[in-house]
Amino acid sequence: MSQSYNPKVIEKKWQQVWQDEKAFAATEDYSKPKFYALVEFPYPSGQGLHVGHPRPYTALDIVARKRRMQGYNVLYPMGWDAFGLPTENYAIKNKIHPRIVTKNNVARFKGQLQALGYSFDWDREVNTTDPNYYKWTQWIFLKLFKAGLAYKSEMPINWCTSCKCGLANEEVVNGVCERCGSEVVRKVKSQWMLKITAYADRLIDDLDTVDYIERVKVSQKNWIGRSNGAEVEFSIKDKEEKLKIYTTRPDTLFGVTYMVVSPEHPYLDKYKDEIKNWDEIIAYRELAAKKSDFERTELAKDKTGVQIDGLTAINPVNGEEIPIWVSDYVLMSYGTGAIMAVPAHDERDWEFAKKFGLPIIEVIAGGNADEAAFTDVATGTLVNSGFLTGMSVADAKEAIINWLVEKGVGEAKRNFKLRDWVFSRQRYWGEPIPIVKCPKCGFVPIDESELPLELPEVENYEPTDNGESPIAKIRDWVETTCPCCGSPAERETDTMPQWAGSSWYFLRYIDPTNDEALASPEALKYWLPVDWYNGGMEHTTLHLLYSRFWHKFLYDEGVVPCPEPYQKRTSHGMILGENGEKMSKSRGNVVNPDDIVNDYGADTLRTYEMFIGAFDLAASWSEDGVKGCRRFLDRVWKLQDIVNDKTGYSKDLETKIHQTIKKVSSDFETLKYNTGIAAMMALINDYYKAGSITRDDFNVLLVLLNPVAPHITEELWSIMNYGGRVYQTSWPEYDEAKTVENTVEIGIQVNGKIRGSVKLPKDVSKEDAIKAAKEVVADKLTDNIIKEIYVPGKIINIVCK
RNA sequence: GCGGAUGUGGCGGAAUGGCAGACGCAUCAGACUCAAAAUCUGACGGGGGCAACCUCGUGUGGGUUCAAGUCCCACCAUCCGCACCA
Repeated sequence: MSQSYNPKVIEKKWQQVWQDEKAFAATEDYSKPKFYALVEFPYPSGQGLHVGHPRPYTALDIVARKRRMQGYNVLYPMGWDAFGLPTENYAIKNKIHPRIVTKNNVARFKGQLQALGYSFDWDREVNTTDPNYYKWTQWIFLKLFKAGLAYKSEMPINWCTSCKCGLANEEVVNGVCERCGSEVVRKVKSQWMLKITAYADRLIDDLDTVDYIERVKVSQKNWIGRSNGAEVEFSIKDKEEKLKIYTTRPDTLFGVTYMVVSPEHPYLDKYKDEIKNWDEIIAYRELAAKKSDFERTELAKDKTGVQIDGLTAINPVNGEEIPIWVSDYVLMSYGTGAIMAVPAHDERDWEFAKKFGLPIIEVIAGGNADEAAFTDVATGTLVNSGFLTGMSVADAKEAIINWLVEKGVGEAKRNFKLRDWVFSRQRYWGEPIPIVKCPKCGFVPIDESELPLELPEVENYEPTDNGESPIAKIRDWVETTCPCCGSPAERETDTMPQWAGSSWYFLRYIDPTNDEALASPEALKYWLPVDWYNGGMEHTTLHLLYSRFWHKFLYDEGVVPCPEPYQKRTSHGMILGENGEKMSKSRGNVVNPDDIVNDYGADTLRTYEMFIGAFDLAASWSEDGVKGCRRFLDRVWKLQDIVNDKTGYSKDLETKIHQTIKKVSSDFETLKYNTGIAAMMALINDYYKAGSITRDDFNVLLVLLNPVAPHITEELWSIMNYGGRVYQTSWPEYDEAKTVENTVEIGIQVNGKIRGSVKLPKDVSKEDAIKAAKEVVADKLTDNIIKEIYVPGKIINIVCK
């Protein structure tokens, strides 16, 4: 009898062996086919690993281990996204330097990950807070600056009242801070911005060249929000200046009955003296400014506004005079901050017109303007529209744009919802922005040879109420000389957002200790693009978009060899608590992976997280489910007792084994880990039924199971004296011909209902099959047989009246 | 409102248009045990029948097909994004 399965002992043992043998190091052998598997590196928080982390890590570990056995040179690295606010806040509260906090957290995370037996190449570990790493983050920033893609701008930003820090648009969720949930207000500040909008078109168009799951592509497209329309200039009565608007429906120009400018529109101040109801306008503007963005959208249904008394616009297509209103349903930040209103064919304009009694002119037939705006662009025909009358919407769009261009009052224009990336943070624990502010020369980049520009030592990291970074108080760091003219100057004191370091980390894994470049061109050429990148859906419009932007920029600069960083992107579902709710301390449903490893073993945790359900859907934790997976591994362990000394597959098990190899091989590549494991469970059930199995029956199971449960399989391999290690062996092949049973049981239907079944040789002829079937269901048939259907190996259907 | 996803036993979940419920959990019965746990064996969608068997059944209502959980149309519910983007 075998000894009992003791994961505590064998897991530590094999983790040590793999480390000593450098089992999973990616090599510099560029002649081999490569496979770069990537998972999002964690933020090493003080809470330690969450049971959500192992789900994606195990999934790609399975793929990585399988690919190694298939002869690939595999790069599967891990590192730390360690800059960021929680660490800094913890440091402030406990008076410990963030560097120390980070170091401790990383040590804990690393220990936890190693206890799970991942095949990460730990020699390539990176840490975004390491000066040798952020040297290159700063280097990329300098490149962006020199290319004109980093600029400083005085603009209203999202200010988190609790973090005392500016946020990117992507970090504001429902008007509150994504991280801490506190209110976000608008604050005008001078901020570093990155011109991601310059890449908007390419960020959409190149999605066609990569293999991302559809919902990621859709989210990115929606976030970038490209729309095609036209800019049109309306003249203002008795004024030189024109009022420019953006519209996606230039075809409805004859239906314009009024115009609207946003409360922040510069024309208001400009024509201050001529606006007769200026007091009213100012009052409205102040009211609008007081509303947070959140309120402005929450109260969306209820339109407000004031007509400007003293300014009148003229419709360029028919010369009609139309009133101009101010309303906060028009945003200064999109298009031109002014619109033409066509209430008959736009819901918002329709509501506004109804509320203020403005005229509604139908220019597209098909709707009822008394009841609702008619917005269907596919079916309508133009009416009341001069030379456009009778055209389809599509034709009218083209015709009117041509007309606008001809008359010089408009042109085709595409717009994006995407805004430039607010890149400044007024906090300590981030990469310093390597720029010097010179009174004479303006913003001057520091010389590349000065990199890394290291963070100064600070006594007190408290954020300041005036919105300045804590670094600003370190005068001997701030005060410097201008790299350009040598005059006294000051360093930029804002730091970069957490998204900076994570925008390019996958490049550094390729060549993590290079001092000359962020990575060598040869290595980049070999390893890029990442073959398979898995990460959370919550990063779709943040990290994933930002890193694609940086990568495209580096491609334009000739630093990287391909325009897209990730060939394939998949996403895992969340792991929820036993009660189906998100795990959180306050709900008291948090599961600690350490406890599971302790009580059941790492292999059980890995197996369970893969077996829990469809990989891309959310799944609820179940301690009973964990037990079931441990039971499975116990049964695998005890198989050693029924192994005989024969070789080759057992005759009765051969078909099943070939079927299982086929199923597991494909399921591991297609995120169907749960059914792959189920197939192995079914296989060992058959092994036990057989009572005795050969050395090869057992051997093949160990190889198939190894990527999921590497420790137990390695131990059994060693016990059985198969020679070498499982990780060094080859992935098993299957013979397609042997995946089919010689005799198959075929269901028999009469008029589409199952009435029986019959066992037949797999290559039986249709005639023989039907004949055999008729005997089985003879009493259910009539003489009038209309149709006989035989699907080989599947079903027989006899249709009769 | 727009976009995306999901809906199958008591539960997690399987099913290239071809015998719905694989695999696992829970439950029940039996074996082992003084006993319990562990382990092993068996049963396990609903209704009817002693039984062979019959019948209903994949959110709802229609449709296509010899055959629909799967395809088409129209709904309902839940979850997740986005949300006055002109």
